[in-house]
Amino acid sequence: MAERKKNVTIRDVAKHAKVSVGTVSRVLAKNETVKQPLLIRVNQSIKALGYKPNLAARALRANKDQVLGLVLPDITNPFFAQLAKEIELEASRHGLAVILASSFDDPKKEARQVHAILDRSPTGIIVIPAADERVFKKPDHVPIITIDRPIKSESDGVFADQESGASLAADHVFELGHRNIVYISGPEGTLVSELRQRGFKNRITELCRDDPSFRLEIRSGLFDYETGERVAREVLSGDSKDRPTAIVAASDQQAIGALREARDIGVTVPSELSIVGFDDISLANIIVPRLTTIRQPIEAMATMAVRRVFDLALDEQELDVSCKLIVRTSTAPAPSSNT
Amino acid sequence: MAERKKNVTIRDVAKHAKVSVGTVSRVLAKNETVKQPLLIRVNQSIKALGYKPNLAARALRANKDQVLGLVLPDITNPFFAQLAKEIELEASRHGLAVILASSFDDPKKEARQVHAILDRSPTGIIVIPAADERVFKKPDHVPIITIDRPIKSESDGVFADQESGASLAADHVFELGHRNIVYISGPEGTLVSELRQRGFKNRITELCRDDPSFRLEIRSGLFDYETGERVAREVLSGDSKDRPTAIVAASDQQAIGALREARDIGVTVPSELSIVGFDDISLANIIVPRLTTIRQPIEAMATMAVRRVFDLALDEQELDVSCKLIVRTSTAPAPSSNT
DNA sequence: CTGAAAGCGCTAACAA
DNA sequence: TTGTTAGCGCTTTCAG
Repeated sequence: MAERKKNVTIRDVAKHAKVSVGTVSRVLAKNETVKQPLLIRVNQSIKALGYKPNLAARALRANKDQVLGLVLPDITNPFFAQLAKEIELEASRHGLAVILASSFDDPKKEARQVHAILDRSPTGIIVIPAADERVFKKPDHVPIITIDRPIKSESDGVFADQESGASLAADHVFELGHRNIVYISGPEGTLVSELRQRGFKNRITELCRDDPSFRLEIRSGLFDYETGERVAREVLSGDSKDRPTAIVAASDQQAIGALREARDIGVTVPSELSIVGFDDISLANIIVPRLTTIRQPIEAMATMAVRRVFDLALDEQELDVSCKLIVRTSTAPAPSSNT
Repeated sequence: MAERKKNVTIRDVAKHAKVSVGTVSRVLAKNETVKQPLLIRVNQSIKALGYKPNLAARALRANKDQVLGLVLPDITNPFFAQLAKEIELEASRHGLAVILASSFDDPKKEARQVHAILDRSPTGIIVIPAADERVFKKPDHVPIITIDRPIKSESDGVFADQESGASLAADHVFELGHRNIVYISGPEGTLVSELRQRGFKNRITELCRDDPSFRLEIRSGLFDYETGERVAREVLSGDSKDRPTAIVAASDQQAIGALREARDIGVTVPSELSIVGFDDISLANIIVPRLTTIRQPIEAMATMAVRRVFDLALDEQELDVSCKLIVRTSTAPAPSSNT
């Protein structure tokens, strides 16, 4: 006697409930046209048999799988991990499973990953782009939503207003009295870097227009720790008189790198040097001193991106995608100057 | 004229190549029994038409999807993120897409996620368990591999030899001359905690058997930063004479918390206090001072777990899943004692 | 309102 | 060696 555990199908349910498969299917689809008595019988049979719909069959039939693709540069980047977490949460609210794929900041790989997921006829794909240009052709029937990093010549996509976010950092250091400031920018030529840099630079320049002592130096590099360290080393090594009293970074990682280097050099944060980051990764609130930073509205972005897959853009006004200044202990009033 | 872009199917290819669908299918399956000329014709047609196999149809037919489930507590945990990254890498080498699902350390949610993925007839599921007990019933035809955290009464599963890993920490602090040591353990009653604690305790006790000045205190809590802070505060607050000269933690997070607290209290690491972590999350190499820690063989574990899905356990001997001591700058010789 | 039946695209068993 | 065909489980016309 083979103990073969046959999968219970819609037919088994139909037989058990003494109805046709069509009726069962309609019950499953919550089709209102099924009369009470049958509906009840069917639901009982479903429970009795422990019926589970076969997702592959559905996907085949519908030519669409209840799956959301998520392509990002690197899941070990804490900011992306947080985005991924929120996206998964929102996706599961909509009954979507999430397929994770990494591009490792390589546009070619990104394109491959997108196409590989496309082969699974997903409900949609969310992409954190590796580059400023779109590297995959837009498919007909699958929405591809870009998130976090703006794409050139693309009006849709979900991202925070990073330009005005960065201007918040300018307000903050200005109010604290800093006039000798170094800004660490991200990779030149990328839109994100440009946006953040512009937001900061324009505002601080505006604010300090009438202050002759105002100095702003801009250095750039990657968004990583090393860049923060490097720049801090360069700008802090000189005569302490000329040293900047604030470093504003385009990423938390850079800021943390700068923090670390400052400590190594013996420059005390925040009394001698204020440091501001960008993103508010969870690490920002763990290091000592805790990092003042610009928080991106990760959850709102995630929610919006997933909803956009369903064209649920309607209620987007409700979602606040503006950045917020989070003041912690890495910033303080500028040391009294001896001008 | 409807511009309907019909999906190109195996039938279209067959027609184009003037063969039967069976032949095309055989070519796709790399079945050797197809003769050269046909094989070439078919491949040309495939290219010419831009044919892509329909994965849903395959999944339905085979009752198995080329998908790997990955259920873990929280992707924002850097250690899990690194595991996830390596798992995805290895999975894609085997042609598997990865479905990511989070349990948030809730066994109930974990069970739900596992079952939800099971509904998709995956090739396998890899689980980083939230608890010591298995919370889902083992399905017949889908391998479920647990990884990282040992499960009670389960012999399979992939994890590093954490007990001997922890003993490495004992060797290290012993050699540095520390005799007054605090060990920060993980949650009591969990296997991981127990393993690591036992590994450390047994070895250090053994090494110091003949040393009357030897003192070991064990405190426990969660694996998080706060616990590290708390314990450090408790054990460092007393008379500096009695203070431990080394803190060994069951996780990097604890170690980092302790590091931070030590700094706040004014205890210098490593000259006055050595600190050792466990895991080697990337943060360990970023903080100041860089953390001496026990590195888990993340890549090897990931590779092994994925291979086990295919029963490729054969060549596992090749994979080194032992932990390694990574000496950085959070440990130093014990301050000369005044015995 | 419900049942019967076609067919989504693919693979594999069976025929030729 | 290649072709023909049944059917995986489901949804959705189309009849009744």
